Amino acid sequence: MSKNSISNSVIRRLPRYYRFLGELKDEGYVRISSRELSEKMGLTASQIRQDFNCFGEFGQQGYGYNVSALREEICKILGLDKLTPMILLGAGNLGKAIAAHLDFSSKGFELIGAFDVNPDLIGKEIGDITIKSSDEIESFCAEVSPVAAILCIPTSEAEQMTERLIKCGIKAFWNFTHYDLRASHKEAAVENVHLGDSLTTLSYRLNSMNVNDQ
Amino acid sequence: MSKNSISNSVIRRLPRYYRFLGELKDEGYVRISSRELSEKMGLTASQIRQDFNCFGEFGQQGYGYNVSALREEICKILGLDKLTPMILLGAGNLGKAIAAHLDFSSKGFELIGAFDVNPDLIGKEIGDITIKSSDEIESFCAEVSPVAAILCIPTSEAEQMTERLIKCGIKAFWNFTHYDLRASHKEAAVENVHLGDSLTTLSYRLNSMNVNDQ
DNA sequence: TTTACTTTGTTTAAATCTTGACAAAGTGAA
DNA sequence: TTCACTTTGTCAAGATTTAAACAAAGTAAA
Repeated sequence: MSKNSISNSVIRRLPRYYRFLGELKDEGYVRISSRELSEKMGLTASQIRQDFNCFGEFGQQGYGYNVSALREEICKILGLDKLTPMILLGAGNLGKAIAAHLDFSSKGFELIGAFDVNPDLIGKEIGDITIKSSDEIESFCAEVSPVAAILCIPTSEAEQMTERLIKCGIKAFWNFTHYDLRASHKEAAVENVHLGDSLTTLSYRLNSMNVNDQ
Repeated sequence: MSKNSISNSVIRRLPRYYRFLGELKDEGYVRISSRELSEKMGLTASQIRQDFNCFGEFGQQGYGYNVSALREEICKILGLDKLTPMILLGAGNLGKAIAAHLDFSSKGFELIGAFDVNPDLIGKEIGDITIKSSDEIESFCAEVSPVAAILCIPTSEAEQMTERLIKCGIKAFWNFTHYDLRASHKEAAVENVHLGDSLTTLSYRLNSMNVNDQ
């Protein structure tokens, strides 16, 4: 159990720690100090020790951290030691690509269904999943009880779909639409992606860089 | 010119302001106060006034902000009033989907080229762009001078490709690989997406929600 | 064992970000 | 014009996040 509530800043850094520890393990590292890890990751050693200490005392003075043990701990903290069943809503370009591109099982999820309203897509396959009609969402959920959902539908349909999925028992949303899921629906976990905003941010950075010449 | 250096927190909020102001304009709003906008966006009015004030005094006491004028200002601040030529590296599932799914021109970019090493993809089309061999990157850049790049290649090739593109004059990277572009290459603007980390974060949120029952 | 060194966990300080408060400026109706 | 009201821009307090500092604990070699 966590010492206190974990800040958002720490949570955002955890997946990166997990990735780096995996790489270190593969490279044969058995132990690592916060100082050495800080150099590899471009953080301060102090921050790393603070972050790890949110969850308990995993290190040992004069020694550092055991790479495998620490990685296993973070794995459990992130909930990656179990597979949460997940469905995809909207199997267009982006939905299909995300379903095909990502390794869900290493991120704690298992993709078990995909839905779309487009008759041209229904019946087609993504990996080993057959795209179903959105009409079947309720019956599918009643039968298989997925817990998480990816939203790759048009923004205009996002609010309605969210309500519908919450009624079906969905507890986590990975949201690629522009609909703002954060304020509403506190009963569910939400992660917004907003690719458009991300690209817009790049535009700002590029242009302000040119102006200030730094 | 900016009053001072703009904090990252503010920059991250700007695209969302821009989106909301666009919607308000479409709905016929001529003016809006920070209080009313704060209610719509789920922020504090104070934060909104602070944020807008980073760039100059756009409001008027007793009146509020002119929706169109403010939107235009943010448009300029974000650099959306010009189109930066951009190329796509890696035209696999994800690259293709991103190229097809996003409206680049409203985010300050224009996609003018796509490259891949896979012979099966070379020659195929994404929208009105023909996928070229990665061998042609240098000659293409010499001729057309793109300024921004989307990285949808395998992580293992990201470092090398980045070096190569910087030599070709690329000044902005939208990075979908896990390669860590932030520390290196300060001469270029970088925006990392890291979809895997985003999904991992969702796993944490879902699981800690269940544990704490809140 | 002793000694010199390493490194954590934690405390304290600094920096950053967010919120509350309010004077100054403007609106709009009488 | 006057007056009651609205709303900004800004200052200062509060909260959060990051970094520095260091005692306590352990390592490792003699």
